Amino acid sequence: MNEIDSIVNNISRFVTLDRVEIDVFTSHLKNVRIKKRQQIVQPDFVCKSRTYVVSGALKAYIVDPNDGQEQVIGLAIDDWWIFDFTSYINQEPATFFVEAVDDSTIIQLSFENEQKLYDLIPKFERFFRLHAQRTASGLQKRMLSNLSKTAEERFDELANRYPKFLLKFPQYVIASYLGITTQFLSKIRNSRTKS
Amino acid sequence: MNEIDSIVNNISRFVTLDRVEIDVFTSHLKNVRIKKRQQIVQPDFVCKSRTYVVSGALKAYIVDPNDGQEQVIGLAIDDWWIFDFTSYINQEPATFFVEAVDDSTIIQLSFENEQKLYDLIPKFERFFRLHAQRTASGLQKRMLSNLSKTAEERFDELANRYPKFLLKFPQYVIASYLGITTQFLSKIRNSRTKS
DNA sequence: CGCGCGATTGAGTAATTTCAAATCTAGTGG
DNA sequence: CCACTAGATTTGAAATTACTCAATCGCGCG
Repeated sequence: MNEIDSIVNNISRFVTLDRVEIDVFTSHLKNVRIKKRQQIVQPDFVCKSRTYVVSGALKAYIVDPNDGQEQVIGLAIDDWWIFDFTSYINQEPATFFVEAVDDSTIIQLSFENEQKLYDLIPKFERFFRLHAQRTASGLQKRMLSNLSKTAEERFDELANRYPKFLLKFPQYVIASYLGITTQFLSKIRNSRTKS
Repeated sequence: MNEIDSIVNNISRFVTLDRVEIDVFTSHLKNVRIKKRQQIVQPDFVCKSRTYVVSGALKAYIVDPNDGQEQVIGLAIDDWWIFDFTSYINQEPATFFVEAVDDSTIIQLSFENEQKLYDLIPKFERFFRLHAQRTASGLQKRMLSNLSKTAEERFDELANRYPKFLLKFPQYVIASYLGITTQFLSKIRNSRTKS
């Protein structure tokens, strides 16, 4: 499966596109290859595109201005979207970094092209509504998990729900995503390999 | 300002509606008054409507099946929307309660009417896309706050950003929303009235 | 006026962090 | 292809943050 098929399949799970629409859509996209550690969004710069991950792995995080601590806020692997939501929708300076954790192939849709797409094929308005709704739903679940569960329960949840994350991201990234320290995650894991 | 003006203003901040469109829109809404402690969404029942709050105060929360603990996940006062996002968008059984904390006036848009509205006035697809995007953006910020800040910092943030919440909701609801116990919030607050 | 819910207080405890050091691992240059 | 090194993980002890439990207090509503 090539890059374009990948994103078209993603979209087609929510709206039906004919051949012409697919062509119009894909002509608005930019195919990009990025290398490990490359950053596609940085604080103080406007996040200009939505990014769809074809293959590879990316993380979104902030760096605390006080203590320099890195806080991971989002992860993305194959078939996920990732960008600084707030920066993108308001076209205002970002607060996140979005960075490749591995060499990755991504597809980007710029803010301008997104607007053009709405005029040409209003159906995309629906797709991105559904996409945003699913994002909000997922964030609400994650929020709930963080508020009401222990670190160990959250880790189990992640391991069951997104086992690929554990393969693609180093432990310290997973730990930060869960809101705990890498040392503590290590202790959680090792307190169980014994039993 | 009457109930309808209130919600029309809310929508008009994002899309422009003419008189006819406003009439079509409002004919799809249901105006409801609910009393304190009344529940409009319950676990195991499908969340059938989006709820817009004209006046009053509502909270969304889950009850942990193990320990019976109540975890507040969302709050809404004047001009906010509140519903079980996951249940509503998938039209599947809810996991939340949504309950009035005070006598409230709300406006509800049912899932069926929402779909009809999209056919009649496609512009609403845009409105709800923007709405979902803003919800996702807000949740991402809250997520970040919960992951990287102390209870005290989160409380200050809430007090600055949404001072009305402190007036409308009892302390124990605010505490749960912040992810802390009511006792601990009390200690935070009182450790400062002294200085 | 009293009952019940919500807020406060304190003591003891559990979860998680911080700091520091040791160990392991994977990538790079020679 | 090996040795080196920077990055990543593990381990332990001490410190912090926030929780639980239990008792008390305050106050608004019936």
